[in-house]
Amino acid sequence: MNTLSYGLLSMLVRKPCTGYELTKLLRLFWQAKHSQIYPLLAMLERENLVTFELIGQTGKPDKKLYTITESGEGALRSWILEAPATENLERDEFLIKVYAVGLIGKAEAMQLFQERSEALQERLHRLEAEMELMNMDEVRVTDYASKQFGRFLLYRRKVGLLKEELSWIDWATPLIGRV
Amino acid sequence: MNTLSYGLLSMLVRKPCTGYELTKLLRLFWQAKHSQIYPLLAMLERENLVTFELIGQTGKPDKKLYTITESGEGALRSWILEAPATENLERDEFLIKVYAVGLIGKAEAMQLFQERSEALQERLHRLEAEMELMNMDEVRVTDYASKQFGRFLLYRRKVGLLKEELSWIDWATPLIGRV
DNA sequence: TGGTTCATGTAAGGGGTTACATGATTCG
DNA sequence: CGAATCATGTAACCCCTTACATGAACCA
Repeated sequence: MNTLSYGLLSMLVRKPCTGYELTKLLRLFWQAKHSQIYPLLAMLERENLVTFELIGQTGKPDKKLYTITESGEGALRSWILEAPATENLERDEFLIKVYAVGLIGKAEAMQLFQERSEALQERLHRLEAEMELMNMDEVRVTDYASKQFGRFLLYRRKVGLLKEELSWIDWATPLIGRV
Repeated sequence: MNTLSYGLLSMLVRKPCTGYELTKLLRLFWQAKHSQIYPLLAMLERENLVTFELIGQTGKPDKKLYTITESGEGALRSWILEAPATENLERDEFLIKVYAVGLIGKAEAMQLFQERSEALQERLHRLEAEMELMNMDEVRVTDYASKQFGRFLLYRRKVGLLKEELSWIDWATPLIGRV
Protein backbone atom coordinates (compact mmCIF):
# COMPACT_ATOMS: atom_id res chain seq x y z
CA MET A 1 0.00 0.00 0.00
CA ASN A 2 1.60 3.25 -1.12
CA THR A 3 0.47 6.76 -0.20
CA LEU A 4 -1.56 7.23 -3.36
CA SER A 5 -3.71 4.22 -2.42
CA TYR A 6 -4.75 6.02 0.74
CA GLY A 7 -5.42 9.11 -1.29
CA LEU A 8 -7.85 7.14 -3.44
CA LEU A 9 -9.54 5.64 -0.39
CA SER A 10 -9.93 9.09 1.19
CA MET A 11 -11.76 10.26 -1.93
CA LEU A 12 -14.06 7.26 -1.90
CA VAL A 13 -15.11 7.91 1.70
CA ARG A 14 -16.92 11.01 0.53
CA LYS A 15 -18.72 9.30 -2.34
CA PRO A 16 -18.36 6.46 -4.88
CA CYS A 17 -16.32 7.49 -7.90
CA THR A 18 -14.97 6.19 -11.18
CA GLY A 19 -11.25 6.11 -11.87
CA TYR A 20 -11.72 8.93 -14.31
CA GLU A 21 -13.32 11.15 -11.67
CA LEU A 22 -10.66 10.26 -9.10
CA THR A 23 -7.92 11.38 -11.46
CA LYS A 24 -9.45 14.85 -11.59
CA LEU A 25 -10.45 15.15 -7.94
CA LEU A 26 -7.01 14.09 -6.81
CA ARG A 27 -5.37 17.11 -8.44
CA LEU A 28 -6.17 19.19 -5.38
CA PHE A 29 -3.43 17.50 -3.39
CA TRP A 30 -1.77 14.65 -5.27
CA GLN A 31 -1.19 14.74 -9.01
CA ALA A 32 -1.36 11.32 -10.65
CA LYS A 33 -2.06 10.04 -14.15
CA HIS A 34 -4.82 7.61 -15.01
CA SER A 35 -2.23 5.03 -16.03
CA GLN A 36 -1.19 4.82 -12.40
CA ILE A 37 -4.67 5.02 -10.91
CA TYR A 38 -6.44 2.26 -12.86
CA PRO A 39 -4.01 -0.51 -11.88
CA LEU A 40 -4.08 0.69 -8.26
CA LEU A 41 -7.88 0.53 -8.17
CA ALA A 42 -7.71 -3.03 -9.48
CA MET A 43 -5.28 -3.87 -6.68
CA LEU A 44 -7.51 -2.27 -4.03
CA GLU A 45 -10.38 -4.35 -5.34
CA ARG A 46 -8.32 -7.57 -5.09
CA GLU A 47 -7.53 -6.63 -1.49
CA ASN A 48 -11.25 -6.08 -0.79
CA LEU A 49 -10.72 -2.47 0.25
CA VAL A 50 -13.07 -1.31 -2.51
CA THR A 51 -15.76 -2.89 -4.69
CA PHE A 52 -17.04 -1.75 -8.04
CA GLU A 53 -20.23 -1.80 -10.01
CA LEU A 54 -20.03 -1.93 -13.79
CA ILE A 55 -22.25 0.67 -15.39
CA GLY A 56 -22.98 0.23 -19.08
CA GLN A 57 -23.33 3.39 -21.14
CA THR A 58 -24.30 4.11 -24.70
CA GLY A 59 -22.13 6.41 -26.78
CA LYS A 60 -19.50 6.42 -24.03
CA PRO A 61 -17.29 3.62 -22.74
CA ASP A 62 -18.69 1.59 -19.85
CA LYS A 63 -17.54 2.75 -16.44
CA LYS A 64 -16.71 1.23 -13.09
CA LEU A 65 -18.15 2.93 -10.05
CA TYR A 66 -15.92 2.19 -7.08
CA THR A 67 -17.18 2.14 -3.50
CA ILE A 68 -15.07 1.84 -0.36
CA THR A 69 -15.68 -1.19 1.86
CA GLU A 70 -15.74 -1.27 5.66
CA SER A 71 -12.37 -2.92 5.57
CA GLY A 72 -11.09 -0.10 3.36
CA GLU A 73 -12.41 2.53 5.73
CA GLY A 74 -10.70 0.75 8.62
CA ALA A 75 -7.39 0.63 6.78
CA LEU A 76 -7.63 4.33 5.98
CA ARG A 77 -8.55 5.26 9.54
CA SER A 78 -5.57 3.50 11.07
CA TRP A 79 -3.23 5.01 8.50
CA ILE A 80 -4.48 8.51 9.36
CA LEU A 81 -3.77 7.87 13.01
CA GLU A 82 -0.15 6.99 12.24
CA ALA A 83 2.27 9.89 12.57
CA PRO A 84 2.61 11.57 9.17
CA ALA A 85 6.02 11.77 7.50
CA THR A 86 7.48 15.16 8.33
CA GLU A 87 9.26 15.54 5.01
CA ASN A 88 7.03 16.67 2.20
CA LEU A 89 7.87 17.08 -1.40
CA GLU A 90 7.83 20.05 -3.71
CA ARG A 91 9.15 19.87 -7.23
CA ASP A 92 8.75 22.90 -9.36
CA GLU A 93 11.14 23.81 -12.12
CA PHE A 94 10.18 27.47 -11.87
CA LEU A 95 12.08 27.59 -8.56
CA ILE A 96 15.28 26.39 -10.23
CA LYS A 97 14.90 29.08 -12.83
CA VAL A 98 14.48 31.72 -10.13
CA TYR A 99 17.54 30.40 -8.36
CA ALA A 100 19.71 31.00 -11.42
CA VAL A 101 17.85 34.11 -12.59
CA GLY A 102 21.09 36.12 -12.67
CA LEU A 103 22.12 34.23 -15.80
CA ILE A 104 19.44 35.80 -17.95
CA GLY A 105 18.60 39.41 -18.75
CA LYS A 106 16.22 41.55 -16.73
CA ALA A 107 13.63 41.60 -19.49
CA GLU A 108 13.59 37.78 -19.66
CA ALA A 109 13.45 37.60 -15.87
CA MET A 110 10.44 39.90 -15.79
CA GLN A 111 8.75 37.69 -18.36
CA LEU A 112 9.44 34.57 -16.28
CA PHE A 113 7.73 36.12 -13.27
CA GLN A 114 4.88 37.55 -15.25
CA GLU A 115 4.06 34.23 -16.88
CA ARG A 116 4.13 32.57 -13.49
CA SER A 117 1.81 35.20 -12.14
CA GLU A 118 -0.66 34.64 -14.96
CA ALA A 119 -0.62 30.87 -14.49
CA LEU A 120 -1.21 31.27 -10.73
CA GLN A 121 -4.08 33.68 -11.28
CA GLU A 122 -5.75 31.27 -13.65
CA ARG A 123 -5.48 28.45 -11.14
CA LEU A 124 -6.82 30.68 -8.43
CA HIS A 125 -9.89 31.53 -10.50
CA ARG A 126 -10.54 27.90 -11.35
CA LEU A 127 -10.23 26.94 -7.67
CA GLU A 128 -12.61 29.66 -6.56
CA ALA A 129 -15.13 28.58 -9.15
CA GLU A 130 -14.93 24.99 -7.90
CA MET A 131 -15.40 26.20 -4.34
CA GLU A 132 -18.61 27.97 -5.22
CA LEU A 133 -20.01 24.79 -6.75
CA MET A 134 -19.26 23.00 -3.50
CA ASN A 135 -21.09 25.59 -1.43
CA MET A 136 -24.29 25.03 -3.37
CA ASP A 137 -23.94 21.28 -3.10
CA GLU A 138 -24.42 20.99 0.65
CA VAL A 139 -25.63 23.21 3.43
CA ARG A 140 -22.74 23.47 5.87
CA VAL A 141 -19.30 22.65 4.49
CA THR A 142 -17.73 24.49 7.43
CA ASP A 143 -19.08 21.78 9.71
CA TYR A 144 -16.74 19.07 10.99
CA ALA A 145 -19.45 16.45 10.47
CA SER A 146 -19.91 17.37 6.79
CA LYS A 147 -18.39 15.04 4.27
CA GLN A 148 -17.15 18.11 2.39
CA PHE A 149 -15.29 19.48 5.41
CA GLY A 150 -11.83 18.08 4.57
CA ARG A 151 -12.06 19.16 0.96
CA PHE A 152 -13.23 22.59 2.03
CA LEU A 153 -10.19 22.98 4.31
CA LEU A 154 -7.83 22.02 1.51
CA TYR A 155 -9.43 24.48 -0.90
CA ARG A 156 -8.95 27.25 1.60
CA ARG A 157 -5.35 26.22 2.15
CA LYS A 158 -4.57 26.24 -1.55
CA VAL A 159 -6.29 29.57 -2.13
CA GLY A 160 -4.24 31.10 0.68
CA LEU A 161 -0.99 29.68 -0.68
CA LEU A 162 -1.71 30.85 -4.22
CA LYS A 163 -2.45 34.36 -3.00
CA GLU A 164 0.71 34.35 -0.92
CA GLU A 165 2.82 33.37 -3.91
CA LEU A 166 1.18 36.07 -6.01
CA SER A 167 2.02 38.69 -3.42
CA TRP A 168 5.57 37.34 -3.29
CA ILE A 169 5.82 37.97 -7.02
CA ASP A 170 4.53 41.52 -6.53
CA TRP A 171 7.23 42.01 -3.92
CA ALA A 172 10.00 40.43 -6.02
CA THR A 173 9.47 42.04 -9.42
CA PRO A 174 10.46 45.59 -8.34
CA LEU A 175 13.71 44.12 -7.00
CA ILE A 176 14.62 42.94 -10.48
CA GLY A 177 14.51 46.59 -11.37
CA ARG A 178 14.06 48.58 -14.50
CA VAL A 179 14.57 46.61 -17.69
CA MET B 1 19.10 15.78 -19.04
CA ASN B 2 16.41 15.73 -16.40
CA THR B 3 15.24 18.66 -14.29
CA LEU B 4 17.43 17.76 -11.33
CA SER B 5 20.52 18.08 -13.53
CA TYR B 6 19.62 21.71 -14.17
CA GLY B 7 19.04 22.16 -10.46
CA LEU B 8 22.60 21.00 -9.81
CA LEU B 9 23.98 23.30 -12.49
CA SER B 10 22.09 26.26 -11.06
CA MET B 11 23.75 25.64 -7.67
CA LEU B 12 27.18 25.42 -9.24
CA VAL B 13 26.79 28.80 -10.94
CA ARG B 14 26.92 30.46 -7.54
CA LYS B 15 30.00 28.60 -6.36
CA PRO B 16 31.86 25.27 -6.72
CA CYS B 17 30.40 22.58 -4.46
CA THR B 18 30.83 18.95 -3.50
CA GLY B 19 28.02 16.45 -4.02
CA TYR B 20 27.54 16.38 -0.28
CA GLU B 21 26.99 20.13 -0.13
CA LEU B 22 24.66 20.09 -3.13
CA THR B 23 22.43 17.53 -1.44
CA LYS B 24 21.87 19.94 1.45
CA LEU B 25 21.62 23.15 -0.54
CA LEU B 26 19.11 21.60 -2.89
CA ARG B 27 16.59 21.04 -0.09
CA LEU B 28 15.36 24.58 -0.51
CA PHE B 29 13.54 23.72 -3.68
CA TRP B 30 14.16 20.12 -4.81
CA GLN B 31 14.61 17.27 -2.38
CA ALA B 32 16.96 14.56 -3.62
CA LYS B 33 19.08 11.88 -1.98
CA HIS B 34 22.81 11.58 -2.40
CA SER B 35 22.35 8.25 -4.19
CA GLN B 36 20.69 10.13 -7.00
CA ILE B 37 23.03 13.10 -7.01
CA TYR B 38 26.41 11.36 -7.18
CA PRO B 39 25.67 9.40 -10.38
CA LEU B 40 24.18 12.53 -11.95
CA LEU B 41 27.32 14.55 -11.21
CA ALA B 42 29.39 11.82 -12.84
CA MET B 43 27.15 12.05 -15.89
CA LEU B 44 27.44 15.85 -16.05
CA GLU B 45 31.21 15.46 -15.91
CA ARG B 46 31.17 12.99 -18.81
CA GLU B 47 29.12 15.51 -20.78
CA ASN B 48 31.67 18.25 -19.98
CA LEU B 49 29.08 20.43 -18.29
CA VAL B 50 31.08 20.34 -15.04
CA THR B 51 34.64 19.50 -14.03
CA PHE B 52 35.92 18.39 -10.65
CA GLU B 53 39.03 18.71 -8.58
CA LEU B 54 39.89 15.92 -6.16
CA ILE B 55 40.70 17.25 -2.71
CA GLY B 56 42.46 14.86 -0.36
CA GLN B 57 41.57 15.15 3.30
CA THR B 58 42.89 13.54 6.44
CA GLY B 59 40.44 12.09 8.92
CA LYS B 60 37.61 12.56 6.43
CA PRO B 61 36.99 10.90 3.06
CA ASP B 62 38.45 12.70 0.06
CA LYS B 63 36.05 15.00 -1.72
CA LYS B 64 35.33 16.14 -5.25
CA LEU B 65 34.83 19.85 -5.75
CA TYR B 66 32.68 20.38 -8.82
CA THR B 67 32.84 23.51 -10.96
CA ILE B 68 30.48 24.40 -13.80
CA THR B 69 32.02 24.81 -17.27
CA GLU B 70 31.15 27.43 -19.86
CA SER B 71 29.30 24.78 -21.77
CA GLY B 72 27.33 23.94 -18.61
CA GLU B 73 26.42 27.56 -18.06
CA GLY B 74 25.27 27.79 -21.66
CA ALA B 75 23.09 24.71 -21.33
CA LEU B 76 21.53 26.08 -18.15
CA ARG B 77 20.91 29.48 -19.67
CA SER B 78 19.04 28.12 -22.66
CA TRP B 79 16.98 25.81 -20.44
CA ILE B 80 15.94 28.77 -18.27
CA LEU B 81 14.79 30.63 -21.35
CA GLU B 82 12.50 27.76 -22.34
CA ALA B 83 8.93 28.11 -21.15
CA PRO B 84 8.62 26.38 -17.78
CA ALA B 85 6.19 23.49 -17.36
CA THR B 86 2.99 24.93 -15.95
CA GLU B 87 2.17 21.86 -13.88
CA ASN B 88 4.08 21.69 -10.64
CA LEU B 89 4.07 18.94 -8.11
CA GLU B 90 3.15 18.79 -4.48
CA ARG B 91 3.04 15.52 -2.58
CA ASP B 92 2.27 15.70 1.07
CA GLU B 93 0.53 12.95 2.96
CA PHE B 94 -0.71 15.42 5.58
CA LEU B 95 -3.11 16.74 2.96
CA ILE B 96 -4.67 13.32 2.44
CA LYS B 97 -5.15 13.01 6.17
CA VAL B 98 -6.87 16.39 6.28
CA TYR B 99 -9.11 15.36 3.41
CA ALA B 100 -10.43 12.38 5.35
CA VAL B 101 -10.27 14.05 8.74
CA GLY B 102 -13.93 13.25 9.40
CA LEU B 103 -13.02 9.61 9.93
CA ILE B 104 -11.14 10.27 13.15
CA GLY B 105 -12.18 11.91 16.43
CA LYS B 106 -11.87 15.61 17.15
CA ALA B 107 -9.09 15.07 19.68
CA GLU B 108 -7.01 13.15 17.15
CA ALA B 109 -7.75 15.76 14.50
CA MET B 110 -6.54 18.52 16.79
CA GLN B 111 -3.37 16.58 17.42
CA LEU B 112 -2.79 16.14 13.68
CA PHE B 113 -2.97 19.89 13.16
CA GLN B 114 -0.91 20.72 16.20
CA GLU B 115 1.92 18.41 15.19
CA ARG B 116 1.89 19.94 11.73
CA SER B 117 2.06 23.39 13.23
CA GLU B 118 5.05 22.46 15.35
CA ALA B 119 6.90 20.94 12.41
CA LEU B 120 6.23 24.06 10.31
CA GLN B 121 7.42 26.38 13.05
CA GLU B 122 10.63 24.44 13.39
CA ARG B 123 11.28 24.66 9.66
CA LEU B 124 10.52 28.36 9.73
CA HIS B 125 13.07 28.96 12.48
CA ARG B 126 15.73 26.96 10.70
CA LEU B 127 15.08 28.88 7.47
CA GLU B 128 15.28 32.25 9.20
CA ALA B 129 18.56 31.26 10.82
CA GLU B 130 19.97 30.28 7.42
CA MET B 131 18.83 33.59 5.98
CA GLU B 132 20.72 35.54 8.59
CA LEU B 133 23.91 33.70 7.76
CA MET B 134 23.43 34.67 4.15
CA ASN B 135 23.04 38.35 4.99
CA MET B 136 26.39 38.43 6.71
CA ASP B 137 28.03 36.62 3.83
CA GLU B 138 27.63 39.33 1.23
CA VAL B 139 26.74 42.98 1.21
CA ARG B 140 23.69 43.26 -0.99
CA VAL B 141 21.67 40.09 -1.48
CA THR B 142 18.70 42.20 -2.58
CA ASP B 143 20.65 43.19 -5.65
CA TYR B 144 19.88 41.53 -8.98
CA ALA B 145 23.58 41.34 -9.77
CA SER B 146 24.40 39.48 -6.54
CA LYS B 147 25.03 35.77 -6.84
CA GLN B 148 22.87 35.31 -3.75
CA PHE B 149 19.87 37.07 -5.29
CA GLY B 150 18.03 33.96 -6.56
CA ARG B 151 18.55 32.09 -3.33
CA PHE B 152 17.38 35.13 -1.37
CA LEU B 153 14.16 35.30 -3.38
CA LEU B 154 13.46 31.62 -2.76
CA TYR B 155 14.04 31.99 0.98
CA ARG B 156 11.57 34.82 1.10
CA ARG B 157 9.05 32.80 -0.87
CA LYS B 158 9.31 29.81 1.44
CA VAL B 159 9.10 31.93 4.59
CA GLY B 160 5.93 33.52 3.24
CA LEU B 161 4.39 30.18 2.37
CA LEU B 162 5.24 28.66 5.74
CA LYS B 163 3.67 31.60 7.55
CA GLU B 164 0.60 31.38 5.35
CA GLU B 165 0.14 27.69 6.16
CA LEU B 166 0.57 28.42 9.87
CA SER B 167 -2.14 31.04 9.73
CA TRP B 168 -4.34 28.59 7.81
CA ILE B 169 -3.95 26.16 10.71
CA ASP B 170 -4.91 28.90 13.15
CA TRP B 171 -8.01 29.54 11.09
CA ALA B 172 -8.90 25.85 10.70
CA THR B 173 -8.50 24.53 14.23
CA PRO B 174 -11.43 26.47 15.75
CA LEU B 175 -13.63 24.98 13.02
CA ILE B 176 -12.88 21.50 14.30
CA GLY B 177 -14.52 22.68 17.46
CA ARG B 178 -14.41 21.72 21.05
CA VAL B 179 -13.00 18.26 21.72
C1' DT C 1 29.41 5.34 24.11
C1' DG C 2 26.27 6.40 20.99
C1' DG C 3 24.57 9.83 17.69
C1' DT C 4 25.76 13.36 14.25
C1' DT C 5 28.77 15.25 10.64
C1' DC C 6 31.63 14.64 6.86
C1' DA C 7 32.10 12.11 2.36
C1' DT C 8 31.23 9.01 -1.70
C1' DG C 9 29.50 5.36 -3.99
C1' DT C 10 26.39 0.90 -5.90
C1' DA C 11 22.19 -2.21 -6.38
C1' DA C 12 17.51 -3.36 -6.15
C1' DG C 13 13.02 -2.22 -6.51
C1' DG C 14 8.98 0.74 -6.14
C1' DG C 15 6.72 5.07 -7.90
C1' DG C 16 5.40 7.76 -11.72
C1' DT C 17 5.39 9.52 -16.70
C1' DT C 18 5.00 8.96 -21.56
C1' DA C 19 3.29 6.66 -25.24
C1' DC C 20 0.21 3.33 -27.42
C1' DA C 21 -4.68 1.83 -28.13
C1' DT C 22 -9.86 2.84 -28.99
C1' DG C 23 -13.97 5.60 -30.12
C1' DA C 24 -18.54 8.23 -29.83
C1' DT C 25 -20.37 12.84 -28.39
C1' DT C 26 -20.40 17.65 -27.68
C1' DC C 27 -18.88 22.30 -27.97
C1' DG C 28 -16.96 26.33 -30.21
C1' DC D 1 -14.13 20.55 -38.49
C1' DG D 2 -10.94 20.11 -35.02
C1' DA D 3 -10.49 19.98 -30.05
C1' DA D 4 -12.06 18.62 -25.73
C1' DT D 5 -14.67 15.34 -22.77
C1' DC D 6 -15.82 10.88 -21.31
C1' DA D 7 -13.74 6.34 -20.18
C1' DT D 8 -10.45 2.42 -19.40
C1' DG D 9 -6.44 -0.06 -19.93
C1' DT D 10 -1.19 -1.88 -20.96
C1' DA D 11 3.97 -1.52 -21.77
C1' DA D 12 8.26 0.63 -21.60
C1' DC D 13 11.12 3.44 -19.37
C1' DC D 14 12.88 6.99 -16.35
C1' DC D 15 13.01 8.98 -11.67
C1' DC D 16 13.67 8.35 -7.01
C1' DT D 17 13.97 5.95 -2.47
C1' DT D 18 15.74 2.46 0.47
C1' DA D 19 19.28 -0.33 1.79
C1' DC D 20 24.06 -1.80 1.71
C1' DA D 21 29.04 -0.43 2.31
C1' DT D 22 32.93 2.18 4.78
C1' DG D 23 35.19 4.94 8.41
C1' DA D 24 37.37 8.76 11.19
C1' DA D 25 36.32 12.92 14.11
C1' DC D 26 33.57 15.29 17.32
C1' DC D 27 30.12 16.31 20.70
C1' DA D 28 26.94 15.29 24.56
